[in-house]
Amino acid sequence: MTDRQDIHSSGIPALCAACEARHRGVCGALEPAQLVALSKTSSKQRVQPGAELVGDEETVDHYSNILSGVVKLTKTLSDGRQQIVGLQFAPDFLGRPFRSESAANAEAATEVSLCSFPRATIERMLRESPQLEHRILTQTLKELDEARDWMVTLGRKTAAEKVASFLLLIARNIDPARAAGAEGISFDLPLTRADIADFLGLTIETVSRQLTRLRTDGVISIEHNRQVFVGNLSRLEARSGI
Amino acid sequence: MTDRQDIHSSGIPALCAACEARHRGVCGALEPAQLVALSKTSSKQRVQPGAELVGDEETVDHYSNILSGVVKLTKTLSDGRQQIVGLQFAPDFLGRPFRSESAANAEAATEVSLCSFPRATIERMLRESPQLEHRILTQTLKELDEARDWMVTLGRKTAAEKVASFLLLIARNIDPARAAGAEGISFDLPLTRADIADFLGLTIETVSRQLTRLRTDGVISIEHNRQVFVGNLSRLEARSGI
DNA sequence: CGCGCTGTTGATCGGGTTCAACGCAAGTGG
DNA sequence: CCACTTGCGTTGAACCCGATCAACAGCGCG
Repeated sequence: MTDRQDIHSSGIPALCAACEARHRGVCGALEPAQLVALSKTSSKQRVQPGAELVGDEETVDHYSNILSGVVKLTKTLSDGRQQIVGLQFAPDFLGRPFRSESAANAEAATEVSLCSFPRATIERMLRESPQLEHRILTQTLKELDEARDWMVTLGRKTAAEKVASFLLLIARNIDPARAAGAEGISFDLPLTRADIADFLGLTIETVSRQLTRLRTDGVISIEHNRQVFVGNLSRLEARSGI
Repeated sequence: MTDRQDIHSSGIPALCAACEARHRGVCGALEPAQLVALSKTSSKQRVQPGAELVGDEETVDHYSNILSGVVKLTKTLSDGRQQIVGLQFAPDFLGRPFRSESAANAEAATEVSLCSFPRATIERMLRESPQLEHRILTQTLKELDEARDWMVTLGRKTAAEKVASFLLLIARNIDPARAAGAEGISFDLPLTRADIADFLGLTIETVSRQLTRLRTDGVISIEHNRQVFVGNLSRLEARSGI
């Protein structure tokens, strides 16, 4: 284990200097020399909502760090029924290591900025750097915990509880600091009603009705369809069926 | 990377000699010397169905390999609604690394035999052996894939499709070789109707009805409530809503 | 035997889906 | 500038799948 201090010394690629993924993301596990090597083949990009990042069952040729925005992972049944199986936020690592084929479709839910690397580079570094693999493991465990929490929501909660749980999830991911506090919080929904329905295993009509119900009950207020204000988070929690 | 051959040479603890976890499980990542060290503190045990292996939010003091049987991971809402969020089979590793508290309750669904180790030992070896961590990562990724597949089932499939999917899942885990083939397969359900319901996000009545429907439609036959015979797996697949 | 446990079957109910109409805001092109 | 379209969201009415409530059957066991 090298001194972590050197991360802050010179030798950091300009591209990475102000990058959040270097602190909280997987790049935090890399030493300056590795960062330099990686940044040589990396490229930042910005994509629009709806852009497909990784096609289902498509061979994956690159991995990415999410620098901003929200990415949805979806699975689709042959007859078109769709389910969102994961949401990823900055500074998550995007891609399924050790498998050339993706198990799910990754799509930008909002405008997303990415820093992507060729698959071969990451896989070489994974072999060389146990710290990197450790970071990946940590994130994977986190995703597994989240997936299992969500299975409870999908399997056992009512529509009203699902929608409340969803709002809490978003609030906590968009603004963790504020969501921990007790006062009000406002945020933009990163998903359309259709996406929320696909996430919750509901129809858009039900999502819409539950949102208006929360609104008329004074738990939330909504502007421009997307901007949500929650005056009292604990009232929302009480409806989420903890 | 050391020569894998030496795994089969002498120096293997007697306890591990015939152990499946040494081949397909995490112990396969360990060198003989590490195996010896680990086996000094490990203990095999056999528990009855219903035994609680890891309590929810309980501090975890040991990890285990599943040698035989089926373990269910459950989550429970405050009002008692329950959801099974994972099933583990031999030779899976049981326990949530890097977190002293478990996120879910682990319970023996069938009679289960385990080989367990003190938490401290595993965590030390994880620090020393990247190969071990790699195995854990591989299993975690597999569990994440399974969890996401199951989210589609929970969120988007009908009761009939859920039950068919469940039978396929069990068939494939109990007897992977046979389930890959085209002919018939028979197996024992490792779960009660109540467990199946908790796994599928249904009630026991609905599970029962769907099973009898599959039976009267000639897709499966059931004896002694638990033993299932599937004459034609593709007929079952057709009903699973792939 | 009676008892408890697990599973099945029936009757009824209700939450969420489905189908359909409508509102509203942002283009788009004459 | 205004008519038209298109996409997204809301609301209403009817229906249906799965939940709920209830009775009962099989089976091991004291």
